[in-house]
Amino acid sequence: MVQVLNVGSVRQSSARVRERNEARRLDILRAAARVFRRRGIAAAGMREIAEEAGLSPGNLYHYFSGKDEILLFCQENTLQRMLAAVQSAQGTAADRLRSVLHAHVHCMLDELEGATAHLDVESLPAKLRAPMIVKRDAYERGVRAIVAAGVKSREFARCDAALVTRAMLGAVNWTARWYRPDGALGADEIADALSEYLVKGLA
Amino acid sequence: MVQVLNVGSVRQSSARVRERNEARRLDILRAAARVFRRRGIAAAGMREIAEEAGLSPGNLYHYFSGKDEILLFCQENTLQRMLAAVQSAQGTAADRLRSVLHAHVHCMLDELEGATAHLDVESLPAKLRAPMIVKRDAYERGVRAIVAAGVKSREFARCDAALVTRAMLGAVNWTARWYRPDGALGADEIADALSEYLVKGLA
Amino acid sequence: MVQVLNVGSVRQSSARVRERNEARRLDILRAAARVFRRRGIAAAGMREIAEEAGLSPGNLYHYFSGKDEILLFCQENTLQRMLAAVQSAQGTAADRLRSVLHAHVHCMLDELEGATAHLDVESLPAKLRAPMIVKRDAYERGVRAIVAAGVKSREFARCDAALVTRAMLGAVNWTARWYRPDGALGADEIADALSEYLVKGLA
Amino acid sequence: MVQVLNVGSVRQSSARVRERNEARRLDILRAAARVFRRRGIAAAGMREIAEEAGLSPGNLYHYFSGKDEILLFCQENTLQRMLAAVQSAQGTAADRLRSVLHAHVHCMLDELEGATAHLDVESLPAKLRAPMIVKRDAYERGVRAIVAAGVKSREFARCDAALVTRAMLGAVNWTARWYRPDGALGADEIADALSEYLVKGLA
DNA sequence: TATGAATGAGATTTCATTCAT
DNA sequence: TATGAATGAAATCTCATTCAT
Repeated sequence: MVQVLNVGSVRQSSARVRERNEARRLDILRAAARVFRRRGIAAAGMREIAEEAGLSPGNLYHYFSGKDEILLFCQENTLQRMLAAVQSAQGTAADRLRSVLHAHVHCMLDELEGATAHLDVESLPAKLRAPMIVKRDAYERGVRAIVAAGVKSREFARCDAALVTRAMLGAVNWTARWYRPDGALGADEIADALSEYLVKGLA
Repeated sequence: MVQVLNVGSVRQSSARVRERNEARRLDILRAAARVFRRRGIAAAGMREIAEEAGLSPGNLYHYFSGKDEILLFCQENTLQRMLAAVQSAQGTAADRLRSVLHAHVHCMLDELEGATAHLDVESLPAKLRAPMIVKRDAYERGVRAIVAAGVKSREFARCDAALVTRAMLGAVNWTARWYRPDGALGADEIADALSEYLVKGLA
Repeated sequence: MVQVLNVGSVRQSSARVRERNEARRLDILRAAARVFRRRGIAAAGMREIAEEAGLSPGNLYHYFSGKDEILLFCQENTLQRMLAAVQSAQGTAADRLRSVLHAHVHCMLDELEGATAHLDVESLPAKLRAPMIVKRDAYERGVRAIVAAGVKSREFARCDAALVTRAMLGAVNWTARWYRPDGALGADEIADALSEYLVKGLA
Repeated sequence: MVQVLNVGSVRQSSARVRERNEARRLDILRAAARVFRRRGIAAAGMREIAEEAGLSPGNLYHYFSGKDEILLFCQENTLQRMLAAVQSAQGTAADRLRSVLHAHVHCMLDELEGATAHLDVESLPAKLRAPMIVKRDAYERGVRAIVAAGVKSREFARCDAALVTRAMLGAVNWTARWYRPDGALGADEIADALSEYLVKGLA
């Protein structure tokens, strides 16, 4: 009976707790992204991530089972958004492509601060890698499909869709390496100019 | 055998020794590049490099003063070749650009087997980093100059030369991530198709 | 419910509370014993004990001051019962010995599920260890006294009572290592057969 | 050619090296056994093992891939000897049994200094555990076969061979817990008295 | 030259325990 | 009572580098 009476408050409290917990996980995620960006994946230490997130190294393990899980979370998060961009793109092939590349650049540079970590599937342990590769390939296939559709409809010139897709992705991914938040160009301008240039090469 | 034959001449022997030494350094360099590619820079261990090069860990230190020097050697080597390609390019801006990008792709994929390590200036210790950044920037400026020249001469459409340059470099650098020596496309085909596409976007 | 009913009487309530507290302590004890058995003493974590007992890690510390106290409680509990068995044994030396060994096996295999933890005095911190060693030795002396009495009365053959006692204790303690609750033999059968065999060797 | 000429000396040197290496491994083994005995398996730290063996913690990993491998080596070593004792035992069932138990006690108390670690298969990680269980069971079956043979030939009284075997093994294994090198009884006396007593219970 | 041994610093991770709520 | 968060110490293990031979 006592237990029954308490269930309500326990549940409620744990709902709030879960909420805060999830928020903390996202904080850590962002902190990790910053460190990944500064140091590269392998050189990013848990110590440094913890410090960046403002908690003790040991306490990280309250939120993530380890470095791998943090990395996985980063990558899933990012790819999820990119996949969404592919699915929601509309208009001509050129329109869709520009929109996808635009979103991609924003993904790289905005919240996650341009950590290539988010695409570095090779850094995951074998067990977590496979499902991420599936997602990554799905994304790449999605972009490629737009290119191929444009070629088929004569909107684009004939080309090797797979290779061109990779060239475009390379160009947008590389932004993470040279973008500086305090630089001359903002993320949006970069996204505009890049998607313009990359799509133009298909004409 | 070698030692026996050379016993009489210290000078000759030491010349051969130096020669062999230099050859060994290049072997190690290539071995290191393979490991960098497999594991990423930070995760590449001296032990693994040594094994890949066929010598003992301790012995590595007879040829290089440490990991940093290996990395520096890799990067200098690569950038040197890329700079040479910029300087020796001839013809219209489009020609020169295609030729530079072509060479760049070969640099990435041929001997050094596409280790992005060779561009990862951030991984160098502060002391060695500065001069490399100078060289890297010199290369980037060289490519940008070609783009700018093409724009000025109306050969290319008006564009942000710096940004487009970075897009192109991103596209070619990224090849290292997806190229597979046993894949459908060889380095040369990739180089052709990529430089074609990337230059076309400037028209 | 309980709380509601008791609101009026602080004394009654606190009596119940104490009662419930003690019951909880025993629950935790049993949970700890299961974990000790699964993992061994040193490898048993407070987290796991807490989970097994159905409460949060922090909450364990309301019932016990720490791991050591849990361990101490386990051992005292067990030895207390074994000592009681020695004191209440009656009949010939053989009868008494069988009865003690029988009880010992039940102690090992019944409620505490055969955790050798309960005999592992070495795992206690120095401060708690001494008094436990005294008790443990008292128990051993008690068993040895029965053996010695049997020898003296010619009921048993001449032998090194101390060594034989240890052999017997070893045999019964070891049951904890191989006993499986779902195995062919129940605790009672094991207790019968073992005490039979071990006493026979004294004839 | 050079390499060919050197092969001989390289091989020779590495033979000596391997020899020394193996000797070191055995030293470490014994050191580990002492620590296991002092602290129990789980509480035995690599630090302490290293210190006991007289080398730095990191250097342990030159000889063993980790704690698990040390433990495995200990157990294999011990069981190998025990199995040998079973196979070389001769005479009546009673003779063979005494000889096996005698050897077992020596195994426990002599060189390995009575670390029960050597029988604690549960402490191995799952992957290494299975093959050890096979060996351990082979040993137990070997002892049981002797008991069963004695029963069949009427040399021993009818009994549950499996259970009696375990009782005997418990008695001898337990010696590791109470034996003190500076105690009144030496390993040999203990071995004599124990095997005598344990076999007598089968008459 | 070349090797295996050795080391010390530091990485990730675990865990008993404490604390604020 | 009860909880999740937090911590500091320690554990295992890795690794670049040095050293004796």
